[in-house]
Amino acid sequence: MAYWLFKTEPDTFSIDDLKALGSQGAFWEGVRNYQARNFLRDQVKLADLVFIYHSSCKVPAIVGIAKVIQQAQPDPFQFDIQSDYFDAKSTKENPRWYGVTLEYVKHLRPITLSAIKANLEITELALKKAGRLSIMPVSEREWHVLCPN
DNA sequence: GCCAACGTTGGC
DNA sequence: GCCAACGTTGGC
Repeated sequence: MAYWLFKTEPDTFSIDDLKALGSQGAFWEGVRNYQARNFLRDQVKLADLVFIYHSSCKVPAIVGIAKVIQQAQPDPFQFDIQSDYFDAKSTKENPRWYGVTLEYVKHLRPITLSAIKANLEITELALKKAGRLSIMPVSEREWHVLCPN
């Protein structure tokens, strides 16, 4: 089992929105970055655990945990000409973009970006560098540093 | 709202 | 295939 961190803008889709969907979970659509896509398509597996991180908001922070309940599927919005996520270069035979489905697990007391940056135990997490990656791996060790239970 | 960092696009 | 221009992300 692997660990991940997914970013979301809470004004668009927050952990509370995820919680409200209950056991049906939420399809994580709209990832349009190749590195993030590769993680989603190739490495994110059923039952992996995911930190939900709120970005572009007052206090950027890890706010809770979700789990993967369905592995990668083509993101249907890439075929929807009405959607902001439409991609004219993607075909059904060879889709470019994928998403997974997440189910809410629990809230955490927010682990703020400033606390993560200040934590000397955290050295690998891509969030620490000024990266803009929206899906990133978290090592098992660093997961447990951030979330001791 | 500003702007630095970085990914993507497109001309050559 | 290089790289400048451009667009987007996301912290502050």
